[in-house]
Amino acid sequence: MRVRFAPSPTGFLHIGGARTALFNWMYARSQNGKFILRIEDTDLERSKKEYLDEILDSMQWLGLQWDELYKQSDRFPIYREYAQKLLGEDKAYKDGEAIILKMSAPPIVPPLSERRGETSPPADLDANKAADGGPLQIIKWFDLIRGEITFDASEIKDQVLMKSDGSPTYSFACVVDDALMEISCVIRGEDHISNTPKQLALYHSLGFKPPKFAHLPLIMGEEGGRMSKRHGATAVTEYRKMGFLPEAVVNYLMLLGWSPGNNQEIVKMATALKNFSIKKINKAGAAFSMEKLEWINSQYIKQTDTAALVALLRPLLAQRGWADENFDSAKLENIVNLFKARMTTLQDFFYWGEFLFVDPITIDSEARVQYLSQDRAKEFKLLGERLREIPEFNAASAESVFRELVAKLGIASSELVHPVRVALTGKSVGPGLFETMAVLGKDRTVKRLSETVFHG
RNA sequence: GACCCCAUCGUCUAGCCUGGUCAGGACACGAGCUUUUCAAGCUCGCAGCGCGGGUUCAAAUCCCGCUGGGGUCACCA
Repeated sequence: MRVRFAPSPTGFLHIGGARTALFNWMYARSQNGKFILRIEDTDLERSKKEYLDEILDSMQWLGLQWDELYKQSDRFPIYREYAQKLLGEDKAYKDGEAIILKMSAPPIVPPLSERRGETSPPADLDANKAADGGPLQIIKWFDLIRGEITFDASEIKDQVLMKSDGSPTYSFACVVDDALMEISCVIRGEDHISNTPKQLALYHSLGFKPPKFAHLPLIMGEEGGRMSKRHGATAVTEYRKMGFLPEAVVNYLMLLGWSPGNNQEIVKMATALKNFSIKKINKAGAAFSMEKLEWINSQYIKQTDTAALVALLRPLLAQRGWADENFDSAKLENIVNLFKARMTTLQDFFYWGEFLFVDPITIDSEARVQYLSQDRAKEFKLLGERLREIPEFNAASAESVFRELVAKLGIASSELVHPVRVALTGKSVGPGLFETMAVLGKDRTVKRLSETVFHG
């Protein structure tokens, strides 16, 4: 069993392409087959090395490792050879330098494959008569996802095989390669359905046995239309930059048009592979939902080891100049644990954690107005003094000192909790105050309390 | 426009093949619990078979039509 993903390096890998790649990859991995990556760079003008690099990089980031890699630009002599063969057999003709397939050449034999155990009876071309009694040639195939799809062969025009510049056209290179690479099932986007009858005609003319076909529904934008850059990110690399984990992106993508069937949303890849079946892929297009992706990502962050998150965060921390490679791992883990439950993406860490890396802190203006307007200098001073004397500074000891003071002053704890949080973190919301103090450390906590300025 | 494909809560989906379980789950949304805040977590709730015809004792499920959505109509891939 062999499948392929065939991107064209005329742009980066977008989220729809990633899903096509994912389904191919999952099918191969679940069937013990081979996953081939074929770069369709026949358009010399538009293909760019930087796009190729970005595609390969995105694939690797997503964990979609390929077993074989081909570039069509390395295979031009092969396409030329087959075009010559068709020319020699009078199945194609020349128009200037271009080589064109005669579509008057069929009979076309409809390829058939199976779905849910049932086999369509082989179509008898002679039996297909048009209303006027003339022959009606039908091209049809049994799509693994959609069932039988039928086209009228007479509507298909002669096709260019080799362009005037000597490069092959998409369909020609695609058919030659899928045949020579012994692809057993072509899994691709629905936008290729109307290419399929042309390609089937090509298989026939070349004397190749066609593969099975499975046409995936398309991913649509949040508002239902075509997915576009205007309405959110389309490139896989953008999701990486936004702080999504590849496992979460993959998990979300597989749920778009497919379901493991047991009411599970967070799916381990091993489970997904065990339950994977092309037949269970949906026929209808699915709207992309950033919100659900974010929820899945937050779930993955929660279940990822803190040490692993630290490893992912370190380079980003270094990039910002917040912490170099010498920054203590245990400390970093404590910090990550403080925010883990409230991170939707990796990037959220920098929003929540800023006060731990940047000095002096920036105090949110609204938080200042709301909590630092009333003068609490006296209480802050007392609190600072008492915290300073704690021999073993941690969340529990800080809390008991805090509670004692509040009781002694006869004020509600919330009257002091909120101003202190703003003083320490610059924000009016965040993790528990005493956990925050513990992670900040005694010295910085005391220092920030003493340096707080109140505006009345 | 022509051709092709598709249609279950706002969204992603289970159920459809092999008609008969209050149409199940998740995101989002709402309420409550928890609580020093905001999240997280837990509990509960809101919400759907596009419409019209058939077939049948019985239709989300099978058939037809309509409507709606999507895709393709290149010497781009």
